[in-house]
Amino acid sequence: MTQARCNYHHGDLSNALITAAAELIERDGTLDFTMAEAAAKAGVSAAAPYRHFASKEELLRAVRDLAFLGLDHAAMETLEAHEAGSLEGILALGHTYLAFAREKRAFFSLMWEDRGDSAERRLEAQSKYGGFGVLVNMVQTFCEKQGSGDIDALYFATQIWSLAHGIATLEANQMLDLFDASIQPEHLLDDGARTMLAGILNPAVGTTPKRAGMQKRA
Amino acid sequence: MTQARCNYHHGDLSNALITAAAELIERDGTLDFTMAEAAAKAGVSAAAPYRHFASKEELLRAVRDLAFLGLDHAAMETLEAHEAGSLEGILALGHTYLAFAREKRAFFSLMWEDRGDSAERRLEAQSKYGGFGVLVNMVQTFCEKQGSGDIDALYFATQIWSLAHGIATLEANQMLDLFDASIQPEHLLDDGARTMLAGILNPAVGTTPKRAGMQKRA
DNA sequence: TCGCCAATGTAAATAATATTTACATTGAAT
DNA sequence: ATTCAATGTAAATATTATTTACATTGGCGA
Repeated sequence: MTQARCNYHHGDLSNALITAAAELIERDGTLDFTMAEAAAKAGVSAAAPYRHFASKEELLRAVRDLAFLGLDHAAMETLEAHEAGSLEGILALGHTYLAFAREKRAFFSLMWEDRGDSAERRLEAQSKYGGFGVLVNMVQTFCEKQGSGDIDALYFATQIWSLAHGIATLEANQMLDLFDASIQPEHLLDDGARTMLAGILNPAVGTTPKRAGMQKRA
Repeated sequence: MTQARCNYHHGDLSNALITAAAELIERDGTLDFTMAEAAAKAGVSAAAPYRHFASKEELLRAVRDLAFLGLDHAAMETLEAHEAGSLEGILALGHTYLAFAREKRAFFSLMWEDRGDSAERRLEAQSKYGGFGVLVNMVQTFCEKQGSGDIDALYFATQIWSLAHGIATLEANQMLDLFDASIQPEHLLDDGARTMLAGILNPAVGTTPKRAGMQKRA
């Protein structure tokens, strides 16, 4: 059932192909492996993949889902390694994000490239993305601990995620050190996240006009 | 000289191809035009492009440069439309960035996709990217006006750019409204930028340990 | 148990493109 | 006027994705 001893019928080709593709991407650092390569790596003919994926695009979408799982996993690990709702934990989660982007470059960009998938496909993938939920919880707990439990953690987590994402992307494009080679991505993120969190707990006066939407919604 | 009346020699094929490619990208919203299409649009044979670009990748790199110019241009316009060093101007620049990402989706992603170009090529492209410089100046002037002229504007501009970039990217991937459809990209950015700027002028106490690198370098 | 079938594989086309090759044209400098 | 380097063209090539027509097989109902 698991591993057929005779060949012809592979038994789990779909997953084998996803894995093969992921390995080729990892090896080459690009997405331009060929279907034939992936098939060969899984031990089948070049046409076989099409019994499981309508196109290379679809295989790539499956690999992307795997990448999201990987990021989720890293987030969970980070979560468990730190005290709930600690500033330290939030920053560590950011570092995990930057490290993932750096170490799994090709996968990270695959995750955010436009693969023209259907709205349903996207929704499904998104609903599985738990990494962001981890951040939301951390921010929520952080605020509660600081006595500001009525803050809209989802909103601020989104802001912090955006910052982390931007830093990761710009770093990948060597744009962060455009005019200053000494800028450190993690420092930039730590610093920004701290400022944001401080801003939440202690809304700035003077410089800040309207601040609608900062409080938790009903 | 500009427009040869006889054909055969086009006169300015290189640019014509870049324009043709840009138009095809604009029209289809994707990068998968064919070299033959672009060539036809420029009125030449399918092989002609290779006298000017070694590969489709290289043509795409040229289009990317054009996209950067477009963003620069938008930034300049925004700069001129607002008072120097005003908070309003900084926020408007952010809106320009988000609008560009939204309206020139395909170009925006082309700008940040890995096209595997050489370090020199990238340096050259980067050095031309003036949009970021506009932001740096705005932040610098803003700080001076607020009496904090010794702040490292480059550092904080990078932080704000990162935030804007992350928001733009996540929005393009429909990730911003993952759990809350009411989140508005521009609001998120305005809010974050305000918090950051407030944080600069009035460094938070209590929540913020080490803050190395926040002051202007010597 | 036997025979059928849907699922899954295979080898051999197809098709779409990028890219190369061998040859043509042309404007400009000598 | 001649020649050459640059620039074009048409006709290969090469590489892949994808399809087609046929093969194998495991499981399921009779």
